[in-house]
Amino acid sequence: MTKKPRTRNAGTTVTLADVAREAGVSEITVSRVLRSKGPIAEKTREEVNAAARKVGYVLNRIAGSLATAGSELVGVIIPSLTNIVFPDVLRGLDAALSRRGYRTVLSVTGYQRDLEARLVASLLAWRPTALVVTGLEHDAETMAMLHAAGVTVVEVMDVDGQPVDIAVGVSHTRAGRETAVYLLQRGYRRFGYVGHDIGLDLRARKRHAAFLATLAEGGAQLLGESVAAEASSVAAGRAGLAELLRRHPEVEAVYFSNDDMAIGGMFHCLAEGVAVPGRLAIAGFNGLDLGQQLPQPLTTLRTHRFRMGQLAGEAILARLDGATAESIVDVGFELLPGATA
Amino acid sequence: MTKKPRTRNAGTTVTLADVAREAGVSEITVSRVLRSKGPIAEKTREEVNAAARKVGYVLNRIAGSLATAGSELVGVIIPSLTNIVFPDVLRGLDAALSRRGYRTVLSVTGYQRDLEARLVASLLAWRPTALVVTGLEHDAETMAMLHAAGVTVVEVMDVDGQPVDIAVGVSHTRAGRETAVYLLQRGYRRFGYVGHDIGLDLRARKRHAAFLATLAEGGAQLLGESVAAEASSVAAGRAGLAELLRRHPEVEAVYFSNDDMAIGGMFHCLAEGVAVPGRLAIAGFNGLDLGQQLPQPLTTLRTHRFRMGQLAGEAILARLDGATAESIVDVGFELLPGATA
DNA sequence: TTGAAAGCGCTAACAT
DNA sequence: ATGTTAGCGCTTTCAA
Repeated sequence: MTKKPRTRNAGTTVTLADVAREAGVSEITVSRVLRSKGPIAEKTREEVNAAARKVGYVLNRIAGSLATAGSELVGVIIPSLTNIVFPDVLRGLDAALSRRGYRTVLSVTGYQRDLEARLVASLLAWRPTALVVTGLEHDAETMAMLHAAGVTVVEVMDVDGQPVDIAVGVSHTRAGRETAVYLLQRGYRRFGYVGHDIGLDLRARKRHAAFLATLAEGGAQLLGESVAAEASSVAAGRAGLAELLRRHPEVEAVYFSNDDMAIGGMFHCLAEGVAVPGRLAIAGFNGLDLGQQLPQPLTTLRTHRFRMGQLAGEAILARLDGATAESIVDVGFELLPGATA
Repeated sequence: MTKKPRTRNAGTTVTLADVAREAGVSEITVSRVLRSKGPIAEKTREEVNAAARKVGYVLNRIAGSLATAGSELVGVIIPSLTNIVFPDVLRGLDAALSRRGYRTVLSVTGYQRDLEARLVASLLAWRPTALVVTGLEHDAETMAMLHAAGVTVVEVMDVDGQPVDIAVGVSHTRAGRETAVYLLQRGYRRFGYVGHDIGLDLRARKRHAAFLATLAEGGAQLLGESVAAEASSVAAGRAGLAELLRRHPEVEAVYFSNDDMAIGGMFHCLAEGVAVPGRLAIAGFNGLDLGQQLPQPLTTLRTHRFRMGQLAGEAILARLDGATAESIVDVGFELLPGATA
């Protein structure tokens, strides 16, 4: 028995060297074949592929990433998975990135802003190709890391502000304004607002602010608001509208912080026999399919979440290919007139 | 000017060596401090932490993972992000794993079963601590990889079958059966079924099969089915019920493949003035909050998706700690009587 | 409690 | 078209 060299690989892991030995070529040749990189003779390629299959080789992207100083991972930080809009964005992102073999590494903040810096640091430790974060507002520490990261940074959902690198989203200020303009045009004057925790959801806050400003310009009144100290949900919207109408029965149109909330409001009206839009007009934000399937389709603005994710992914890939990406991509929205306002 | 050694680090990356130099200790000491591993003098710890902050050190988990032959990543493969149940599971998983610094790497199949093997291979390349896949049915190639992977494998959503390693989910067979038993007890005898693509969603298929078998045992009839060749959605449920009632107006109770579909059915009834449950009874599956917020809460089974993800994450962590995990974790469900059946 | 040396498995750079 | 060499930045092992 020969004395074994002091080695940590117990011999259980199949490596490039094993494939190389089997195929009778060098490691680097195997590496080239497996990555389709550089000129390879067709015969060699086949032999190497056969050898890899034979010995049961599994790529080791950890080792590869260390050698190339960068991983085919994209870090993603979103505030929530409960609200379907974020899975929608994630879907678009994964669709774009997975085609080139890039994978998303996920983190959820639960809207805790003080968590973001820790998550950014934690994701940067994986030497990702890019980081996708939500919104344009971040604390100073996070900002510093994003600027120093040396990777593509995409801020999704919002374009109202100055991006660190690239922003892909919609203008929530415009959204709030256009909803108000539409409702004013329809003749409503006595408004209410039903919202969710606006200290957490900064984009909802922007819509709210623009909505109110536009009402004021239009000479209309906001009679009252009902704002839940929690995340948006159908239940919160339903309870919120009930409360608002109790306090301000004279309200004739209600703007909800998003479609989930508005759908809750619709359920309240259906359950209590409040005629919509005859007695009360309702408007939301997002254009969820669900709202369009209600007995009366919801009046709302449709946002393109999948497209946002997809464009974010494409911007990341374009960077890799050396293209200079737009720094602000406004995906836009469309008014869905619906039948509730 | 001294001749530079041929080195690939252009000097831009801050490494452990930089921190070590700054702190006046060796690299391994820095490594120990940063990982809180091994005995370290309090003074040393503070000096190292200060040095790390000063030079702006960012952990490199790629290098660390190569050295330790395993990453703090967990690969996750789900069929969809459109159906909220999968984000729910993901949320539970992330909640459990992120507390220990583990991150999830995501892949979505879009219910394309032939994609699964490629995604498993692609995720294994990141040398994850564990792999989380959906369901118990996989093609032969995927099965072979999962068995050979040498990592913890958790199959989520379903427990009706033999897991590769660990299964965390519910029995869809029991779910289908118990729904049928409940509806039979309520006195319904003329049934209909409205479903989505059952060739893709194998768990919906199990519920469907058990539901039909139980009806037969109970001497009831299935008068007709309407099955959309697409993923489940509110729109598909609404259209499906409309079609079913056209063909079989004598149906008195309809089982939907899930809550999304059932909610669509409810919307049809609301829009068309079909009395529920007087004229038609409706039952779903999942117990989404949305269904419980309808003017009449939906009759359904509540599943605990967040909990499933959380238990999957905890099983993975328990393995790391050397515990021997249960191989089948039945998370169970509860009947929500609601008011639609 | 700390350190020196060796290696994890791969790829960039430089041959041939 | 293929190979040799020298790292990538960290942690394990062994030693002090």
